[in-house]
Amino acid sequence: MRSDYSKFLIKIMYNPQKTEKKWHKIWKAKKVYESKDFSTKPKKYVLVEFPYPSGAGLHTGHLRSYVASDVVSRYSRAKGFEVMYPFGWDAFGLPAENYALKMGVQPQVSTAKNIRNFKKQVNALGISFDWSREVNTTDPKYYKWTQWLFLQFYKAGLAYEAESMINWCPKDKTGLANEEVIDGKCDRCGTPVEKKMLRQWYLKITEYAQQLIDGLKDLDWPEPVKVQQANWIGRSEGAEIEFKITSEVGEGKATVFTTRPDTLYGATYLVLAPEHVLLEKLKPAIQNWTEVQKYIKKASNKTDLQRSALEKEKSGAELKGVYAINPATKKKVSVWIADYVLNTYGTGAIMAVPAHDQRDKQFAEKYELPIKQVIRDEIMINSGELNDLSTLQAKKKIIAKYGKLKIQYKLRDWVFSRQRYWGEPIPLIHCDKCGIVPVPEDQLPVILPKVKKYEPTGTGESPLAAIDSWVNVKCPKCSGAAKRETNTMPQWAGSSWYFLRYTDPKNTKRFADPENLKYWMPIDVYFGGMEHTTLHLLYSRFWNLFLYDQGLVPVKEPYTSRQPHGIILGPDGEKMSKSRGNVASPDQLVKQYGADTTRMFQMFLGPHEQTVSWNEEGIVGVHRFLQKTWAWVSENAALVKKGKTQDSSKAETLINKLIKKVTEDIEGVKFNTAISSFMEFINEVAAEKISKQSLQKFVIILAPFAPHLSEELWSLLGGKASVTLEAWPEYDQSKTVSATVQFVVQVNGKFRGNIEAPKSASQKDLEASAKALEAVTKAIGMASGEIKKIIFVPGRLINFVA
RNA sequence: GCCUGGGUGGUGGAAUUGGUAUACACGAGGGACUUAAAAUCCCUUGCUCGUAAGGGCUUGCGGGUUCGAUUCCCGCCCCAGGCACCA
Repeated sequence: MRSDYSKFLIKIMYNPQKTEKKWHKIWKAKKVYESKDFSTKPKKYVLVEFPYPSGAGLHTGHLRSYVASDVVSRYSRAKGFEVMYPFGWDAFGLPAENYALKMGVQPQVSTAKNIRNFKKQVNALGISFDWSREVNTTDPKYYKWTQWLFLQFYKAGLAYEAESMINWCPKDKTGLANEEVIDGKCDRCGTPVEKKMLRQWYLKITEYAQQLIDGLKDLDWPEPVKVQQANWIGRSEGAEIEFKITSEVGEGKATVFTTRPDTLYGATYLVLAPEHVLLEKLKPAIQNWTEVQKYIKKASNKTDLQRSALEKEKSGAELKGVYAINPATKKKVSVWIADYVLNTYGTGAIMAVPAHDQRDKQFAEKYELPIKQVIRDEIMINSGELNDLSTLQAKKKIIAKYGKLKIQYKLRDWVFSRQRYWGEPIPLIHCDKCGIVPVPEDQLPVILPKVKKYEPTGTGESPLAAIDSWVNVKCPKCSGAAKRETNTMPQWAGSSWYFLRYTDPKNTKRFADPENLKYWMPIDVYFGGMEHTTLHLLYSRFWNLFLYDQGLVPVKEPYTSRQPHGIILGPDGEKMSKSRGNVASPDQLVKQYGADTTRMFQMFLGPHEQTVSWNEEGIVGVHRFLQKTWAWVSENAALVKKGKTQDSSKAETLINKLIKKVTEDIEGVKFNTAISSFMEFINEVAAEKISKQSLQKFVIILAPFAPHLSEELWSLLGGKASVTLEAWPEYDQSKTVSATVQFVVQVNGKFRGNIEAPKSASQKDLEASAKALEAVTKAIGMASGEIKKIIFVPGRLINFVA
């Protein structure tokens, strides 16, 4: 029998808008979400990526990880942890500056406004952030320490200046890191990236390539994320082999990198990258220099995108008059330049083995170069002393005799300067006499000057270079005339260490007190997007590793576990973007249905880590559930008040089952099924008698998902203060299953009926009654007619094989 | 091309170590209440043959193992994300 909610609902419809505001005030006044340093409780550091406060405000992508991390935070508090769940603003960078330019205001102004709006939206959702630890990367009190940390890199020799070809976005008019180039295009605006020779600051992330790979091993991260990051770092083991270069004019040498030293006997020509430094030296020996020069020029004009265009035909030019000696065969081979060899990887030179490499083969076929097979069925042939060896043995032998072992990484050093206004000034001073001089610590922060005009110049110079009064300073060392570094840091700077600042956000003496760091680090669970795997997640691990080596942080790895959320697609199944016009904002939903419904619907969409399409049609289902919940609890709260009530045995099973399921699902980040279980519970418990204790338990476990409604229900049940402060209920395992179960009866593995019996029933107990089922006798008759075998699974099924 | 995920009703998605496939929710259809609508409540809802009783089929496709396969094995196809002339 079902209880009829309809009359009841009309009387006391739950009004989320009113209730939610009320609780926001109470939470704030009672500081229920503020975390204490050095609490005696075990700590839990729950982190969600802090946002760039965009003008468009909160979107559903944010919602996904904010709500998920909020559930985990609330759950963890109830589980007895001292939970730190902080928030802040990653407000420097290109998007913020471009937005300000578009609005025709100062970035300081638009950023402050956007933050206010964002904060309002986040609070409207009832996310339990600890605002006492709020950080803002554009606050001088914060970026003082970003600059200080940069100087530690500089002093350790890990920040260096170099003039080289870098990725340049012609639209944003700034250099970009390798990680910011996606498909040959600017990560921010999608403009094809060009190459430009520029003086730039670099951070030596390559120094940590191996440690960054090694550190992944013990992390509790999803395997695909680890794999993706490891692939980006791109370790490969191989050998460097030296080739002698000869010509009529003179001799030289070229070193190649190969992962297949075993194929050395098959190396029938050599290829250099068009930018290879050796070319200048070889110039006098090259008989067709004009032709070669033409090719070099052509190659340099190509963008990365053009150069690596899919199935592009190979091209190159022979260096006539120049030869290399294959160290194994001692034979003269021709030397070429070709843009399929990259100057930035390995030594910028390869030995070409066309018989065993697809690219070399294409090239050899085009230019009619010799192709020599040296391996058949994994065994060496045509290879002199290597013949009949396995490829592995051959590799070892070649390395020992002709080369040396070499580990190569795809990772490049991090281009760390930007030619834009809205970023942390790099705290260095250029002095003609003393060279580069760090700004003394007591003069930090180097404040970003307020200026009217901050458009990018496009010349490769930062807009700051035009501010004479700011640029010209005295050298801290010799007091002579000197100039400030005018480039700013990339937007990834502030986010590379913000998680450390949260542990001690107001410290003016240090970036964070060692004791605070020791208490809170590492982060126990980190929520965020998949798109940061090879950006923020890599950069911040690098910073933390470096700081660990400097003795400044207590742990090597900052993020113990990582929970990436799936991408949210628009209702059209396309990736959400402003240009497609399919971006959803939660504001309207909060207004119409309330925060609790919006939060729960978001989680109900599908598994947290999976890509989901944002389709608002289903939201009414969650809304109905919460209304039913309201009606059910308040109806029973009234009964409870009148006198003592007991759980019916079914209700007792249901509540224990629910606590178990919800606990396990939160631990497993499976919110969608947790919510399904709540719905099932409400559907099934409606007609049952329920005790006050069970009602309270129910409200406590609902609170992480629907905190506002739960608070209201909690007071209705006579609870004091906040449901947030209540301990997570335990469940009784023995009461999570009912006494009898439905046994499945099968014939030849096919379902034929059910028998209800005690869970502990034996085969003997069931056999006769199962056999007696009409469907069973019939099915046995249709088969062989006799029972050959009986399979019995305790508590589950009985299967007759006929 | 390489590396990851993933393919289950009209839709989003469930399913313990191999044990009733399609939980939960949306949508749709029918009904109740209402002057009416909204809201709410009840029933039906994988496909298919059949008036019905009842039967057959079904987790991308094709095989295999098993009493029994969405789950394990082999071979394909398709979709999404990442990388991409990385030697």
